[in-house]
Amino acid sequence: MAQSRHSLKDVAKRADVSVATVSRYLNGFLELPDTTRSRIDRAVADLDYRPNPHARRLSLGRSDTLALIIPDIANPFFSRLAAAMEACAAERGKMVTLHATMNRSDREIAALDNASHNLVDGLVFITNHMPPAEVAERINRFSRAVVLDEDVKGARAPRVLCDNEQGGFLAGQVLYEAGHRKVAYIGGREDLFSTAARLEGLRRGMQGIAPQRSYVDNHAAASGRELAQRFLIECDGETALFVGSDELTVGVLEVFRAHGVRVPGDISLVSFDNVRSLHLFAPAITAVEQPVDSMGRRAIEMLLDGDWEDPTFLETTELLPVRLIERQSVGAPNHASRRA
Amino acid sequence: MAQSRHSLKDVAKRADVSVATVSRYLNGFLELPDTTRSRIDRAVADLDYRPNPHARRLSLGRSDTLALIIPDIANPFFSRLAAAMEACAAERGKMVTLHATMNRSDREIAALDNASHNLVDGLVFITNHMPPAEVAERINRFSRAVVLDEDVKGARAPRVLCDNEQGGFLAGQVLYEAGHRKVAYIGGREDLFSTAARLEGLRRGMQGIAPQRSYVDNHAAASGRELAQRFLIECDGETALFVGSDELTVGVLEVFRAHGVRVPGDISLVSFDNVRSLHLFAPAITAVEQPVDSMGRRAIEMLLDGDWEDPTFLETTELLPVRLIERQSVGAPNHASRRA
DNA sequence: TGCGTTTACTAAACCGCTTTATAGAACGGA
DNA sequence: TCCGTTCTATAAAGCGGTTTAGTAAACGCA
Repeated sequence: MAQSRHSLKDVAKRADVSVATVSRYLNGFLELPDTTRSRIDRAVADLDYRPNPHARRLSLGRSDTLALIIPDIANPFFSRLAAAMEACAAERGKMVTLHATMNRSDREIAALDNASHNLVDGLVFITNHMPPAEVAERINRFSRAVVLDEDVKGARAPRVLCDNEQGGFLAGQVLYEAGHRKVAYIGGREDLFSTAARLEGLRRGMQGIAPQRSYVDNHAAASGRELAQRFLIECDGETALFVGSDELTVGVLEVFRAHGVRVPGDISLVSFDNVRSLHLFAPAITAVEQPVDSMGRRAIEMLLDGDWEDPTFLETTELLPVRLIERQSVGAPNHASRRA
Repeated sequence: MAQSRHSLKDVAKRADVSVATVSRYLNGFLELPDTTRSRIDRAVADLDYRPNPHARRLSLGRSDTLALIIPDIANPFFSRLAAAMEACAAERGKMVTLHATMNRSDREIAALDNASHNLVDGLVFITNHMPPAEVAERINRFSRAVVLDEDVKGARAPRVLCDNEQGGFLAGQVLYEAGHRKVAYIGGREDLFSTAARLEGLRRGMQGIAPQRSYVDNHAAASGRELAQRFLIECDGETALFVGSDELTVGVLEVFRAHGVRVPGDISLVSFDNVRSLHLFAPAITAVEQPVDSMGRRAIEMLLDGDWEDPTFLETTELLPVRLIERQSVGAPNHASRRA
């Protein structure tokens, strides 16, 4: 950058003290008599001095930076998480770097290597698939890492998750009470912790009735479209659908609309996330709402304020509450439900 | 991080050469005979050596990092821009840091200072308000900065914008052709270049008829709600609304729905951006689509591949084409249109 | 006056890399 | 055989901070 930057040496010369004195004073490790102090203060002000962060980082071995590893920044759920994390980090004087992985293990590994390599002060890792052991192993190399939104097998890091079981339960309950007895689930892969929890909750909410299930590799509208097509073909009397994310719901609704499937007339639907403007959809979509902002904030707070000395801290799982937002996409079951 | 990191010195010792040799060889500034080269290669591999980026940056005076200064990461328009920029930057081996400003000048200044202070290799600056001269002055201190989405008065930096005039024109045209003669505009502040361009286009599309106008400080659903309330009170025969962003449209639709105003029955509406799932709204919303992904990519490409030696490059404005997505929110005017 | 203790401050090493200036060895030609 | 060129490297000075170990001067006190 074009601005003329002054170094510690310049300040020291101007204040007529040594660089060590200035450095220690500015960092609060040195008490100084008023005269000296004001000389330094003046010099700093006159020269508009700011320590060079690269030098500082080299010397201190840290970066004042947090790395956010995220499947897809364009996805509103993750972008809201990112926004919350950035805001929280900025309040504490930390910068954040962003790394999109599209849920691909190679990208996850590259991003993790990049982050550790850059000596970040902390890592927030989010994934939507079940990554291979190399990923967990790399996460474990960080002295401060938190896993957000989805547990990662083998990662020894505190977790911030939403209460997926409760989310599934609320969805199951509202469907069961509306009279549904056969429901289908579309969501993250079977091997994910969140999926297991949601399905378990759903079963509980449905008074023990287990759903038919299909799985996706990533939460994208395209996956929703694909599975909705399959659902319409393979549908065997299911009267309702529990969809694992708003993104998938978008895809599902597109296909339903194209095929004239009415919601909730033909099929009832409950979404998960409530980050899209579901209240303006036709029909307005009932959804389990994730506490996105607090999830993001908590992840950063744990990173910065957690007791990382305490080995049990790494075992922490923080489960944030979800709630059901009832709208118009759940109705009475239509047992004469059409096939495509 | 906990891993044992090896330094250049370790590699040099192991390969039995000097650090200078290793450094120059690894950076491609030194041809070496096979034997020496393979010794170094082995040492690098054995020690899993990777140069310490902090040291590298201190020495080189650069950061391999681009700063993205953005009003609001949670806003889908910006998050999609951010996603496109991150992807493009990652392809070229650059990291990105994220700074949300919420369109506040103080935050913009803080973020700019932070970025220049961190010696970023490049800056992408996005704002939605008319920032004070200090902001432009700070942008101009960067040797590489591009201004995205909205021009900034006084900034000497290449611009990547969508064709706002054409967007306004397309909106005006579709409304005029549907029979509308009195329309209102809700969007960014009057003093913004984009606003002027859109209004000019709108007027042209409406065959010279100028709209009634109201302005917002930021593109958020809350602003949309506020202005929609005002519109319903002050409405003086307007039969259609041109709304400057999907975020505002969300707020407008919420208020319309609450007041029983039908779209397009009572009021027709054209939105701008097309980044929300407007096709699933009730009704599906006609909108001018911004080429979000290419805008993001172009900004990064210009930053990294632009001819920054050439002073005229700083005057460049790249105008990316928009297109109209016709849906169901524009209908014939209802001249008996209700007041709230 | 002399000695121990603060007070006030500094020299110099270090973080890990880049890069300039330079040097020794080998080689080729006269 | 001697001299200029390559070729193959290297020593050392940065980059701009932090930090350890240490010193000179002033002070308190017997």
